[in-house]
Amino acid sequence: MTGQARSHSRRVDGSGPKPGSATLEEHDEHDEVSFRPIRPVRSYERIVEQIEEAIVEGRLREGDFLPSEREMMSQFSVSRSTVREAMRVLESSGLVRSRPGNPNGAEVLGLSTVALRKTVDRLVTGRRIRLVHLIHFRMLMESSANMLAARLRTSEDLAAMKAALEEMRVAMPRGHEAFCAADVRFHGLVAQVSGNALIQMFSEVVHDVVLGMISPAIAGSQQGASMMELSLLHHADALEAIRAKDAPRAGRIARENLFEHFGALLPPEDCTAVRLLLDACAHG
Amino acid sequence: MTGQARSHSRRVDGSGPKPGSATLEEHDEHDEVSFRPIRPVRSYERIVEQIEEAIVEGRLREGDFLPSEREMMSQFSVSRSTVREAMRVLESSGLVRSRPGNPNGAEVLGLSTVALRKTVDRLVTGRRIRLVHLIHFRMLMESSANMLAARLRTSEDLAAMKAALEEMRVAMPRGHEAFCAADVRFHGLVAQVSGNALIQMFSEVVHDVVLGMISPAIAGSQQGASMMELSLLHHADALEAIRAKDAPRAGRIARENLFEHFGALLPPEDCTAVRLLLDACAHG
DNA sequence: CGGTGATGGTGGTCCGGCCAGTATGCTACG
DNA sequence: CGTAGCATACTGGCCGGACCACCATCACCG
Repeated sequence: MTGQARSHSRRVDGSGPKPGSATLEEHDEHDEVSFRPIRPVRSYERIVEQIEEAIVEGRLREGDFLPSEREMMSQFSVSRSTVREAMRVLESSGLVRSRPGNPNGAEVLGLSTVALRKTVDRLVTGRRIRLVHLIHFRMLMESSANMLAARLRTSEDLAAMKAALEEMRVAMPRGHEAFCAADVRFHGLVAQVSGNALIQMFSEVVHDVVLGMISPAIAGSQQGASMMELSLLHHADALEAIRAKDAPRAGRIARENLFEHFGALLPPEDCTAVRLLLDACAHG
Repeated sequence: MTGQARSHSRRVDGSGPKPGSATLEEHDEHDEVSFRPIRPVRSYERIVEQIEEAIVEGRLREGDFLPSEREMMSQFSVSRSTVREAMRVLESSGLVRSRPGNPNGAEVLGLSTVALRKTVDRLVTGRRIRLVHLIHFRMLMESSANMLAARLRTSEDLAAMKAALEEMRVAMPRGHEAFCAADVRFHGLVAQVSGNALIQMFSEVVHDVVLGMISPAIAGSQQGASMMELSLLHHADALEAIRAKDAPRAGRIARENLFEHFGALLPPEDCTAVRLLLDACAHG
């Protein structure tokens, strides 16, 4: 029966020309039918598809457990190797985590951004993205998030953001790392209030990557304390703008604060480039 | 450095006091040493790390070929299953592609955005991101890209962009799909001229996702032709602003064009939300 | 009653094997 | 002499079985 399944899956991709999107063009027999290259369908991929679909559609939720590999191998009627390859893919996407010895099977983690994070990390270590680019991007994300938050915030949101700011304050004496963690939470909250999950996601990832980039430079330096003080003031400013529902100001504060915070870490030419961007935004 | 970054983000939730940045706190021996949870290192992961590092650092370039699985299994001194699991992970990140029967081994594809694309796709099909969010994001990306391109473009860049626009024109009679492909290329070029790889990447991915979302709605409708005409005019506008090095105008045009293009596809309340954003940008 | 060991199941890894596919070179035919 | 066709020697995809370290559970024992 495995043989059947295999030969079947081979035939799937042998499909003919696609008449679907041909409404605009004549079907002249002299015209090329524009075949597209076929990619063999591997059976582990179909397993990935099924499980991924179940997670995305919510049939499998965070905290649920997948069947054990040995049971899946009978449910999917494939070998364990194939199941395992599917698990590796799912795990590398952050959808699932499997621990050895766990009698429950692999745990479902839900949608995550670890793959996204890895992609950006690779680009950074590959020198294709420099700090300016990340800062510029954060300016776009956070100023937008702030503007949206200023428009959309409820009083509960405001209370939560105040609490997050307070957390940053109390985290300050616990060191730079704890402070950064609270900082990430604060921005995450603002992004969440903004209502745009895309901005929230990208913002968080890039924020994280930036911290990973500069933390070695910051760790040893003594400027940590004053920087945290300054950062706290900036965040309070932004929060005040959001409270007052002053969207333009909230956006501008986000950009200026980022510039003040990271300007010193940028090479001079990058610094001026970012400044140009700031001006451009002001006149956009 | 990925390792650094990862362990950094681990510590965030581990929450204990960090001796690393402990210039502010005493190192009391009664203090907890804040052990971190152990994650077993699986051998396939170390293979992934090695190959990934080689690709990121450029020792393996696009078009190169990895050794065959049977040879890797002796080089890494692991079994073939382990090698294969590593290959599955690398393949799901888009770093590598392996075809059955290829005597050269797996092909190196270089850094790619397929993982990113998949992540966003999942969020879209999981209803966590709606069309507004994508459009909003595209406004941010493309207006920024246009502004930067307007400042940084060389005359060669300008010529290339003109050529890309011309390609869109000639692709128009070949149907909506071909036109969209040329459209993506045009925007990709602008993003490339902007010099920010992060914007380029995210912009391209989201553009792609948007096309995937609306193409079923567009395919059948007959408004394709007029929309393409309009789109062509808009792109010509943007290009003219970039030619004139008028950054603010280039940015504004990008936002307005997106609004005009997709406004009709948005639910009314989302439409007004985006309009608010447009105004906010104008006064930011 | 609380610790403790056996136990059954789990994931991680290995092995050896079969199959379908492909690139290459050789052969046989035109 | 050139080319079409075939054999070959690889490749990756998949299988089934096996071993191990690990973990949760629970019956057993002090």
